[in-house]
Amino acid sequence: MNNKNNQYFSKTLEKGLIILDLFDRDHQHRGLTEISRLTGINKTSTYRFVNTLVQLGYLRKSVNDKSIRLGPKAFVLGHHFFHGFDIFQSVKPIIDKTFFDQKISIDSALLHGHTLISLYRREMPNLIYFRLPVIMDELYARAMGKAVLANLDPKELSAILKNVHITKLTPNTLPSKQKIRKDIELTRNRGYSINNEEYVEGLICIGAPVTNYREKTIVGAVSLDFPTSEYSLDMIRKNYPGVLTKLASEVSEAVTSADI
Amino acid sequence: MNNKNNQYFSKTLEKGLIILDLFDRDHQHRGLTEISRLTGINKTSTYRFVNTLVQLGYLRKSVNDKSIRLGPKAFVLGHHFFHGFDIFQSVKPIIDKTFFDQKISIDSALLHGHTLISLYRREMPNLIYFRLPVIMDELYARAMGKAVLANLDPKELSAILKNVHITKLTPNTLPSKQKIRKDIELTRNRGYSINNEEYVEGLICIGAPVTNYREKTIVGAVSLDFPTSEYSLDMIRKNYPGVLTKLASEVSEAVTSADI
DNA sequence: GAACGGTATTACGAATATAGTAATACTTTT
DNA sequence: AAAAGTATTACTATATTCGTAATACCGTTC
Repeated sequence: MNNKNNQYFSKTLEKGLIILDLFDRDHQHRGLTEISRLTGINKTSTYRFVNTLVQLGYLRKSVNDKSIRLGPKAFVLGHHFFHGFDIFQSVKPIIDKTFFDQKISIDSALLHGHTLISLYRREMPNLIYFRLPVIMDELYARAMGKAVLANLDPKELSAILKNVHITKLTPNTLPSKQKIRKDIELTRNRGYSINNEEYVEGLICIGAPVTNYREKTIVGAVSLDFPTSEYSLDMIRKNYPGVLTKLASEVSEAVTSADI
Repeated sequence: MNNKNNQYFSKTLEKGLIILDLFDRDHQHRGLTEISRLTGINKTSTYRFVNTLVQLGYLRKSVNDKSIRLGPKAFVLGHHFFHGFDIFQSVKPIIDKTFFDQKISIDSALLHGHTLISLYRREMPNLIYFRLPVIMDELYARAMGKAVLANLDPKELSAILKNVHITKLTPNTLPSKQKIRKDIELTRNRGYSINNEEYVEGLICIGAPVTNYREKTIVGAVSLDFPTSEYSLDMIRKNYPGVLTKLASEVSEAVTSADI
């Protein structure tokens, strides 16, 4: 918080970005008052920022109802951010290769603060469909999340667990912090994490952390995802941990040299 | 310009976005001085903005050489902008359908100021590969560009042509403004535009404008793209104008109701 | 068609964030 | 070890933003 109060932090820019951040697939248009309310920015300032963003083409305003949507410039920026993200560029080919070699679904994510950010994903056609969120809070319910948690240092782990609010996503979702801690213990000993239909029914995943070798910090995770219709947990445990750890170490190499 | 000087325009936000806009596939990292020079923002302010963007996670700074790259938050924003852009969402299924029905490569773009912004594209495997730019200035050398130019009102057309700097991309690229005007005339009479290997060798495209029916303005274009190895101009002219104009009118419907 | 409730937009003085110069710290090169 | 480059910090005048409040606009209801 201290950081944000100093002279070398631009509150104005922060507010503008908070406004842009309100728009996504589930919120394709919003009103001015709504934006003001959601961001806590007063109406005049909201008006100024929205006006600015509209003039620059990042947002556009309906002539009829004045509702606000993303503009073409935002679309361009989206493209650029996607293709200009070096970590994505260096991790993608590794995952593609493993995908073609092994013919299994693969997911990857970056740790940012206390959330996982979806990085790149390849899916086999057999995988049940579920719309993956870009930002993931429920670390405790996913293979990648548990892989990260199990390898964080105890202080950080406690900090995350303290703020956790458990949502029972499936019958198998770990129901308490105690169970989560126990599972994390198991994960640590096992060397990789297991998500046995805890996030979506019909889906078993195993996950491993991605490490910045130079800084010795956990920066993300990868997972292999299997439909229960074709794979059993036993099969997976017998055949895939090797693939997973190899993938994790290759990705770790890549992000280490990307200077994450 | 007047607009940008009033009280309801935030110069600070504009500058922050100009900085973010410097990062793309071809510019994955930049230095502070470089950013300051490119944007014309003085070094202290550049420092403040970059610092802000780093703290918010939109940029990240290498510990070693202090070089600046996109951060995870930018990647998320990219995702959101891409999937939250309603025009993309409404145009995509139309193009997908035509693609499956006709088995030909299709491209679409939005007009923003004097440039075309790549919206959505489907390619047949037979198409020669060329990396498409997200932003396109060379309207005169592409089917979509000429389709737009031919349907703009004369004043706007002249404004665009005045600033045009012709680059001879292939032997067939229209070499002068006079030839461009003549071709635009032909395009208008014909009802659709033809790009006969003027942009890339081996590629013939036909294009038609996308119109906002309510506002009666040109808002973009669509094109059908054919490799010369399998299609001749004659074949294309005989068989595909109908497909093209149908597609264009469907897309126009969609963007009209999207209230572009 | 007047009044109402909601939203967006404008006006303006007070509050404060930013600009810009210049000095310092830190790196890399020679 | 000096030089040339880059990044970071200090400091105050100035321009920008804040925030209240007034006004305009739009659609709905009575």
